[in-house]
Amino acid sequence: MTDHFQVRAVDGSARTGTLRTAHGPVETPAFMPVATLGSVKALAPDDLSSLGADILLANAYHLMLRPGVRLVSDMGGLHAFMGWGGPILTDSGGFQTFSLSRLKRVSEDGVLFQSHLDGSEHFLSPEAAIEYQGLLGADIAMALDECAPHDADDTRMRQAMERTHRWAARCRESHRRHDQHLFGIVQGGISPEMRLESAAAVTSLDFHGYAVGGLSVGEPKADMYRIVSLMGEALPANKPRYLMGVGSPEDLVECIARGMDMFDCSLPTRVARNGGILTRAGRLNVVNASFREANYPLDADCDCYACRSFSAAYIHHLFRAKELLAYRLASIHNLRFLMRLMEDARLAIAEGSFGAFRDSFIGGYRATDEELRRSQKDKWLEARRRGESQAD
RNA sequence: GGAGGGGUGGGUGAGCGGCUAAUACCACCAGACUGUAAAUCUGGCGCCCGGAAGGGCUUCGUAGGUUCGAAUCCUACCCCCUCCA
Repeated sequence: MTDHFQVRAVDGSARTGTLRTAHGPVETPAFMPVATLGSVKALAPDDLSSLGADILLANAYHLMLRPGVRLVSDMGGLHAFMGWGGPILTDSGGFQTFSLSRLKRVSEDGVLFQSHLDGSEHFLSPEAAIEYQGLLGADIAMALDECAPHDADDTRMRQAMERTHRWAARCRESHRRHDQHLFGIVQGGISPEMRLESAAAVTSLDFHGYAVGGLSVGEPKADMYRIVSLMGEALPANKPRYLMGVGSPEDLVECIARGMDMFDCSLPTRVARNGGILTRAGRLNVVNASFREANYPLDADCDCYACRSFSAAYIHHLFRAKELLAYRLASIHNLRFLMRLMEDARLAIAEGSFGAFRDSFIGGYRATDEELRRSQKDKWLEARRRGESQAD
């Protein structure tokens, strides 16, 4: 169970390698576009192949509610159903114990959900999560975890973490498919002690890979980076390390630097559907009036279909008119941007120049004009507040 | 010619004596979004000063009037629509 992941080069804590799956290899560091309901919103599988996506992420919880995992299985599995021949990782539904917390009740046995679609009740146990992901035919299945809010007190955080460990063991125990990898998930909030304890507990179960969950859920960025660094050291070097739910371009670079290999995030596609455009210089909003007459591509450095074929003014117009093509073009661009970021990172690691790559990227990825203006305003206000408090 | 209805902020359209610088929607100007209940959500949107709180000024076809107070009541005028001739 150790030959599926090959690390080709290491540069500092950053690594590059290949993860083999039943539906093909995944070059790491890898970003996985999110296809929660079996579709990357606004995109077709052809779009995803064209922009260089290796692997997609789908969600067993959501697919369980609609259309049902049994149906997907009867239709030939998720790959056939959604027309995607490459690797698929499915999330177990653990995150939904956090994001849909109003609709759930957690017990030792599993999670009782009330469907957000029709109010019906559904039970997700560790065994069921594995069974469902097996029926879906995922190349990589995730253990069922409990993701606690970042500001939960130590008692609650520990409770969720320990339950995650017991569930991990049950997932591992019930996992049968030999053509499917199974990843365990580390929890423990922003406490280094709990994180190390969790990493030890989960790695003892010998999964095909290890995920860091429960981060990027509202905690301060410095705390997240500290925990990621710790995990980059604590998790086994010969297994892929997957940081769940990250992220933004700068987080991706920073977390690759800290030893993470795989990422997923809804941010690039969600932001795209609202006009947010990722570039090396920072994030732009094409919907803004300043793009009304922009007779040039969204991102001059980009080789994606949207940037090669259309002016920013046209895409601006599509957004204003709420034309569906807007969502597709912006999603293509943002995902291509991240795919290229991953390609560049892999190359830099292989060449041993990742440090320089990281400095250059972070240095260049500045806030947008508006954010810069706003932060200057905040500084001004802060200075003024200090002046007033001195005057008192 | 007769009868009736109506003119409100960029648009549609509420309000019909003080709580109204004026509901709502759209448009417009920005912001947010990190294992997707999101093609969503939030703020702003007469003018001037202010970071804000707040203050000042000018608004509901036009001109007068009644009233402590009017987009809201009265009078005249201008314009629009419907029906009957």
